Amino acid sequence: MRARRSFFSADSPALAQRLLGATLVRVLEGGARLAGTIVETEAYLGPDDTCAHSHKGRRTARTEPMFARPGTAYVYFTYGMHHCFNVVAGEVDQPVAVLIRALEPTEGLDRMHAHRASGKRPARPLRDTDLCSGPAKICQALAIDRALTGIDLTTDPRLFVESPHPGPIDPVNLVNDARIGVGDADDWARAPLRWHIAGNPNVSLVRTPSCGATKRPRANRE
DNA sequence: ATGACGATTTACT
DNA sequence: GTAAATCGTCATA
Repeated sequence: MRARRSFFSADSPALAQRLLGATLVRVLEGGARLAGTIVETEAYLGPDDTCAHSHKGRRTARTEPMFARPGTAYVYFTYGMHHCFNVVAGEVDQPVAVLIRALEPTEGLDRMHAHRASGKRPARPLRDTDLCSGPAKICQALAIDRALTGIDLTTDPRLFVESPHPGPIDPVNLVNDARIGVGDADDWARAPLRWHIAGNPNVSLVRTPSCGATKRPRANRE
């Protein structure tokens, strides 16, 4: 069932956990449906959060969607070549969001392979678990770019969320650790605001308990 | 107008 | 492990 406003109306850590096990659906022009189960998320907390685009309340053309209603899409372009997709949480004028970091692909895998391979030299075929194992990979596989930033995920036919089915993931099956790619400069950067489904092979990175180093998931290598 | 820098991915030593 | 790719965004002037 398509998630409605109330599903998104929560603080970002709560929504980050609630989104795990839900399905992200992208409908292309022409009607092709691409989808995957959300298996990894990160919460960004607004003006106080030094790692958030909305740090210090920064409100610009790029971050404007973060200030909109919960259930709004926030898509940004970075490193000159990648897009990342967020789901806006909280309430209007509260710039908090959840970064979708990894999916387990479930529908339209052929199309995802084509999107991920386009514009590259003939490399060996990607494994399904590498299709959406990172925030920019998701956007490439599902053809999500800035044209979709600011849209309402509760009504837009092109992109939406289906509630976790059969139900929310049991918290005991979630791993909670520090966000990726934000450095470790302060307590915000080290805060445990990332969640993923334990043992899922589609997750972007895993941290080894002993040294805290990040590595590709075991099932992703070889 | 200019310059520094990414909520990343990939390939290569 | 390290480095390159590549350009929109934002702060500074």
